[in-house]
Order: sequence, then C-alpha cells, then structure tokens
Amino acid sequence: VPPAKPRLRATPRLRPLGPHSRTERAVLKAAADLLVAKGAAAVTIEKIAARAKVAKTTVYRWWPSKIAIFMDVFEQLAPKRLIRFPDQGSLEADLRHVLRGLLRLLRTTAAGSALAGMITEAQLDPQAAASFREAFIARGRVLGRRAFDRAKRRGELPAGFDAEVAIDMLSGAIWYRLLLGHAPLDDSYADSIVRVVAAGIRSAPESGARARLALGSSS
Amino acid sequence: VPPAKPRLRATPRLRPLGPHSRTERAVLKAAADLLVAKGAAAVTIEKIAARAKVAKTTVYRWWPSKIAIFMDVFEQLAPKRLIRFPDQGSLEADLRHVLRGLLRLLRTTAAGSALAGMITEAQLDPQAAASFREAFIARGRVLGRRAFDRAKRRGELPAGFDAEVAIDMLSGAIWYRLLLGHAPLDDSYADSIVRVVAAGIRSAPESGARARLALGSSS
Amino acid sequence: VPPAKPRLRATPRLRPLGPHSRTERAVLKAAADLLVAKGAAAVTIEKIAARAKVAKTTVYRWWPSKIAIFMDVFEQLAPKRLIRFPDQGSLEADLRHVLRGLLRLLRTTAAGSALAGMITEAQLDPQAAASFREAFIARGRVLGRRAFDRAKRRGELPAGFDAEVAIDMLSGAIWYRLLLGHAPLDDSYADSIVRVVAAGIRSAPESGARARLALGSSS
Amino acid sequence: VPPAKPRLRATPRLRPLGPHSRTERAVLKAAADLLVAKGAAAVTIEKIAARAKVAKTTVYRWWPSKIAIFMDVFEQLAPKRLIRFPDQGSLEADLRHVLRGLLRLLRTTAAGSALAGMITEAQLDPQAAASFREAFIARGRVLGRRAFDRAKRRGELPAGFDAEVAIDMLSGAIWYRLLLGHAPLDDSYADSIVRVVAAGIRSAPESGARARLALGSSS
DNA sequence: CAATAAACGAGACGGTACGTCCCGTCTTCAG
DNA sequence: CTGAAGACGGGACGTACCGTCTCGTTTATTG
Repeated sequence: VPPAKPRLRATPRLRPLGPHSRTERAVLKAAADLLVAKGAAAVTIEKIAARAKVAKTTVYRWWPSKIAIFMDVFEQLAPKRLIRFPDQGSLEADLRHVLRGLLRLLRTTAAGSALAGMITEAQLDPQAAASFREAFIARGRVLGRRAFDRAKRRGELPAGFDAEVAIDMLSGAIWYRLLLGHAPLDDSYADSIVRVVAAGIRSAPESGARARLALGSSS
Repeated sequence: VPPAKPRLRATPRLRPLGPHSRTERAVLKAAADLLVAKGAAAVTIEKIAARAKVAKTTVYRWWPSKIAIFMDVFEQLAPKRLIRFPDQGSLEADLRHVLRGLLRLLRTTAAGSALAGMITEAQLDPQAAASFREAFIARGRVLGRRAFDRAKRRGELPAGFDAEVAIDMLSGAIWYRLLLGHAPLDDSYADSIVRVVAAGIRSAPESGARARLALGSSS
Repeated sequence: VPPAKPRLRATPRLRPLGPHSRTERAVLKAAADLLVAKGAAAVTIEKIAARAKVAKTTVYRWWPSKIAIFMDVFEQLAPKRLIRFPDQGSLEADLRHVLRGLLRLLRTTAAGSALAGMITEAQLDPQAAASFREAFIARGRVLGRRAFDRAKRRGELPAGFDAEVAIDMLSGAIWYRLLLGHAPLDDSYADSIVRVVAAGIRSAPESGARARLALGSSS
Repeated sequence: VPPAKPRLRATPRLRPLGPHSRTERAVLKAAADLLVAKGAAAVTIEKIAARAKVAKTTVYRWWPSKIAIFMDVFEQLAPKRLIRFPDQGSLEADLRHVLRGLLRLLRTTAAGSALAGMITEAQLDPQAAASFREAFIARGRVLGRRAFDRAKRRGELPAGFDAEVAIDMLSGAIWYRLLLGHAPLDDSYADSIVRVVAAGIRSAPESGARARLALGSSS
C-alpha cells in the first residue's frame, strides 16, 4: 500500500512530501528558533539544516532562498485574524488595529527577525528580492489597501486619493525602527504613525488633485 | 629665534601619510565606483582594495568595517548646502527642501547604494551597527531636528510636540523605497511624504497632550 | 524508447569520494611536486591547492595541517620492503640495510624535503608537533626497534641495553645532515654512523649496568 | 665655556649609536625573554621590536635576519669557559665535559630555543641558512675538532680517522632531542652519546683505512 | 657652533598566507 | 529511483608578519 503518492503535477511548486511534512516543520522550527536566539544575521542555511537535522540539499530542494524560508516562518506565525481583520468603524481605527497587531507580531515572535532577514537578504540577491516583493510585500500591501478601500466606501478619503504613498509611509516607519532598533515597535508608535497619516489625509481636502498628481507616480 | 626651519626638501611632498592621503582618496573612489556600477551587494573589501590598487591590509588599517567606508563615501558626496540649508519660511518648505535634496543625492550618486549598503551591513554586524547609528544616523537626525526647531520658533508646532516620530516617519519612508526599489525616490515622493507629515502635525491641535504622551516613549 | 537514459557520460567515473579519491591523489601529487621543485619552505597550502586544481577548503577538509600532508606524501613514497626488511644476519647489517634504504629515499624522492618540512612545521605549531611525534616518529622508531629486537634474540646486545638512545643517535645523525645540508646523505654516511653505533654497543660489555642506568631516563 | 664635554646625563648612554648600544642590548634582551617565555615559534621581529621599545626599522638596520638575532642571543649566553675548555685527560672526558656544558646551556637558558629557532628559520630562508652554517655551525664544529685534535696528539685515534662524522653524530643527537622534545637533554644523555661515539672509535682499530674512505666524502 | 650625516621612532604600505565560514552545486550511495 | 549525506569549487572574510619605505626628530661629529 503506497501511502505517499508521487504527487505528479502539471504545474510545479507545492510540496511533494505533502504539506506539513516532518521536514518542512523541522526546517521552519529550526529557522524560527535561530531567529529568536541569535537574530537574523546568524541564520544561515547550513545552521538551519544542522539544527533541523536535515541535509542541506533537502533545504535547497524545497526553498529556493533564505528569503523563502523566512517568508514561510512569518506566515506560520501570523494569526489569521490579523489578515482578515474586522471593520473598526473608521480608517484610523482600522489602521490602528492592523498596525498594533502587526507590531505585536514583530515584537513578540520570530516574525520581526524574519522580516529583517528578508529585507537584508533581498539586498544581497536580486533574484530573491523579486520573490520577496511579489510574494510577500505585494500581499502585505493588499492588507493595507483593504483599510483604505473601506475608508473610501465610507467617504473618508478625498477624491482621487492614492493609498500607495500612505502605505509606503506606514510600512517605512515600521521598517525603520525594525532595522535600526533605536526605539521600540510598541502600541504608542503604531498609534502615532497612524494618527499622523490619518490626519494628514483628512486635512488636505482641496489638495486632492495635487495629491493625485503627486502620488500618481508611485508604482 | 626660529629654531624650526621650514625644511626645504628635494622631494617636495609626494604624499602626506594618514588622512586625506592618496590611499584614502583611491579607496573611496573605488568604493563609490563599485557602488554605482554593481550595487551595494557586490561591494567587498577585497574588490575595493583591488580596484584602488591598494593592499587589503591598508583598507583595514583605516576603516574598521565596510560601513565605515560607505559612511565616508556618503559624506564625500553630500553637498554642504544640504547640511546647512537656508530657512525656507515654513516647516513644510524646509522639510521639502531638505528631502528633495537628499532624495536627489540618493538617486543620482553612489550615496543611495552606500546608504542601502550601510543598512544591510548593520544587520549583519552589531558592532558596525552601533557605529552606524551613532556616527551616521544620529548626525542625520540632527538635520531634521533643525527644521522642527525653526518651526517651533515660528509657532508652527503644537505644544509638547515631539519631532522624533516625525523624523522616523520621513526617514522610514525613504528607507522603504530605497531598500525595496518598487518606486522612485523622486521629488513628488518627497513632496507627498512631507505634505502628509506637515498636515498631520497641523491638524492635531488639541491632540498635543496626547501626542506628547504617545511620542514620549520614542527616542 | 526510454526517455530517461542511464546518464551516459563522457568521463565515465570522475572520482570516488572519500579517501583515495582523485582529490587525495591530486593534492599529494601537487605537494610532492612542489617539494622537489622548490623545497619545503616554498610549499604553502594555497599553492598545493592551486597546483592540484582543488579548492583550498578541500585541502583543509582532509588534512588538518601541512604536516599531515607531508606525512602522507612520505608514506606514499616509502616502499613496503623498507618497512618489512628481511633479516640480514647481524645487527650491523640490519641497521645498514634500513638506513641505506632510508637515506636513498630521502635523497632521491620528495621524502627528504617532506621530512624537513615536517620538522620545521612541528617547530611552529605545537598541535601539529604532537601528531608528528605520535603518528610519524613513533612509527619510525618501531622500525629501528625491530632491528634491535632481532639483535637481542641473537645475543648481540649487552644485558640491559636500551635501544632508545641508539635510535636517537641514528635518527639525529640523519636529521642533522638533512636539515643542515652540508654533506650528502649517501651510503657511506649510513655505513659510518651504523659502524660507530654498532661498535659502540659491542665494545661496552661491562658497561651494561652503567648503560642501563644512564639510558634509563630516555624515552 | 665648557672645557670638558658635558657628558653628564640622566641615562648614561655610553654609546648610543652602532654596536653595543642601548638598542642592541634591548633587542637581544627582548629576544631572549620571548624565547624563554613563548618559545622560538612565537618570536617575530615585530614582537621583538615592540618588547624592546624599538622601531622595527632599527632591528632591520642591525640584523639582516631573525637567525642573526638568535646567533647573538646564543653568543651572549654561552660562557667563555665552554669555548676554551681545559684538557680533561682523554677524548671521552673532553667530549663529556663539552657536551654536558652545552646541554646545560641549551636546557637552562634561552640558548636552546634560540638554536631551535635558527634551525627552523634556516629551513625557510636559504640566505639566512648560509650565514647560519658559516657563522654559527662552522664555529661550533671547531670546538668539537679541538677535542679530537687533542686525542690525536694523545694517540687515541686510529690512523686516518676523520672527526667530521663523529661531530655530525654528536651534533645530530642533540638536535634531534632539541627539536623533537621527546626526551630531556640531560647529563646522562650527554654521557650516553659520548660513550657510544668514543667506544665506537676505539673498537675499530683495523677499520681506519675503511673509515677514511667512508668518511672522506663528508664536510 | 653651525652644518652634516647617521641613527632612530613611528608607522604606512604592498604583499603573502593563514584558517574559517558560508555559499550553491554536484556526486554517491542506501533504502 | 529517489532521497539524504556530504564532498566540492569558490569567494570573501579578518589577521599576522613580512620586509621596504618615507618622514621628521634627535644626536654626534666635523668643518
């Protein structure tokens, strides 16, 4: 009786060993442990493999880069309610809710080091950088856009408002403290950056046209 | 009675040892060239030394880390007028002026790659990270504080306003695009992030007390 | 028609991994070549690796020190008949046979430079010196003891004779000329030092007791 | 008007320049100290200069190689009576006297490490090796020949006896233990090797002609 | 007693080799 | 036939000394 099917597929990807295999779990566990114990800088594929008691080749077989491992670590740690967050009644409340949750995740789990590791690694390997942008950043920004879409439906946004720069600013503020480490990623920081962005949007009613022009250049 | 004569010599002064020597210039030139040609990831101390036609040990003699080289490259490229910028009449104008100049610098010279390289390297080496924060970041933030100090004197800021989070946001927005590369660091981006921050500050008159509390934890 | 061929290759069997591999042979060949061409002083691990067309890390993977490489080079060159030499009828004849063979080996192959290299390197690295003494010297002295054991069975040795000093003298005489290079390691030298040692042993019949005391401190 | 030279100084400073200066003494002291403290392997010219509080250039000005320094250290330590030793009545007594004194010197002072350092360094630098052979070894062998010359006058030696191999054997036995360090260079070792060589010479009366032929190729 | 020349300290410099870490690929062999 | 194990070529790291050099400062001798 063959319990493990060969998993022949037309399209590649997906784990032939089946999802949540021992190998996958061991590798992600090892990576997460190393991230919290030593920080992103000390995480190498060799150490992950050694700690997971898995051959280095096995790691390379399933993950094309360190970034891919970090993305999986992050995903495992992110609670579902963060992604599908409930409507909080206003743009500012929505953003505050999401950012508080995100910062708590970065602060209290391996997710912070994992994200820092992704950013660092993306600087070193253009190939990996592309997958990082497409598979991780893009999906994260969708989360932010959801809040702005709700606000638009509520009529909170000036006409022609482009959310991209706002998302850049919120993300950037987080990255900055995450990478620099000079100040904590706590709730008050989330509240502060959300307040500035929300107020900045509200208080520019007649600048909508200018904003559209100015923001139009962003991706 | 002058006992120390001016010491006329046959060889007029081929190279002064120590700082500002031929060596220092050659190394910084080589590093800048490599940064623009290949990007920060491809810059290694060995390649810098080779391109500068200098022994690797000489590089290590003068710079303790790659970050230190990048900081010197950056400093060499930054025009003085960026540092001592003239008063533009308002907070928003001041910030816009500084950020436009900074983004132009990052966009058009090796300074952008140098900064990206510093951030990346700081993730890999805690020792270097410290010198980065203290010798580079700290000095850069002083630049931003100057604009907010002027604004305070003009009465543009609510009572108890803390500039640190605002600086985090502006810096972060720049880092984010610099590291991610998904959108350009152009003038319109500078204008947009400045507008949001400036408007966000203006439109929170009664939130001064709250802001002080919230922002008090930063720095 | 089988779509998956059995992997027909141009070079049918490139290298078996592990010991006796292409790598091992190439490294030892390169080391031996460098020893005869330039002498022990010019042999560096980097040059060995370069000449063997092998990565430096591969050399370090298999040999912990330069001494270890030299020992393997020596062993490869030493003919088996030198180790398991036949009984020549008398102590003097046995010793003469072994030493002539040994000196020929040192004189005509890379073994001489290899031994000189081992001695030199042992002075520079205590760790390596230990392995040299235990893995190389100890085994070499066993060879000498074999001759003295036979002599003892023949009754050629005075009671209580200790072979260690005799072995020190024979070995030392060889090392001296090997390292100093002021005179050849030829057959007549082998004969001379053997004659002196053998005669010295024979002609001290009543000094057995004294010899035992005197020699007791050695080894 | 100073009729006599001032010459009164805090530090007497007899001969600041040239040989026997403060510099020379400081360098040799530093070298000797390092030799006993860390062994020959740890002695580098940089460390000697640092410990002597002397510029590296100054060391290079007066000594062409590390061997030259070691030779001077050795010479400073060797007592004159060792060189001009009194007649002890027989070859064996003469040799025993010299070797005991030499081994004591090697055992109890920096001279042992210095000699080991010379031998090692001579393997690495052919230029230095030549000066070592000519300025150090040659002079040392003269010492041995003095003992054999006296024996010849006493009629202790067979006709045509060549002392060179005997000297090689005695020197070699010492070098061997010095370099290998597996057994002590104590008086009993001196006695043992002297006894073997002396007895070996005595007991070969009719082998004089053969010995001359055999030994003729040496030196 | 000034000028000269040497020794000197200080240390920058180009260079070689070291031994280590990690990369990503490739080979072998056991299940 | 596929996987785990790990050998492999390779690049870069940061360090230790090498021996040479330049430079400016004493120090001793000499003109």
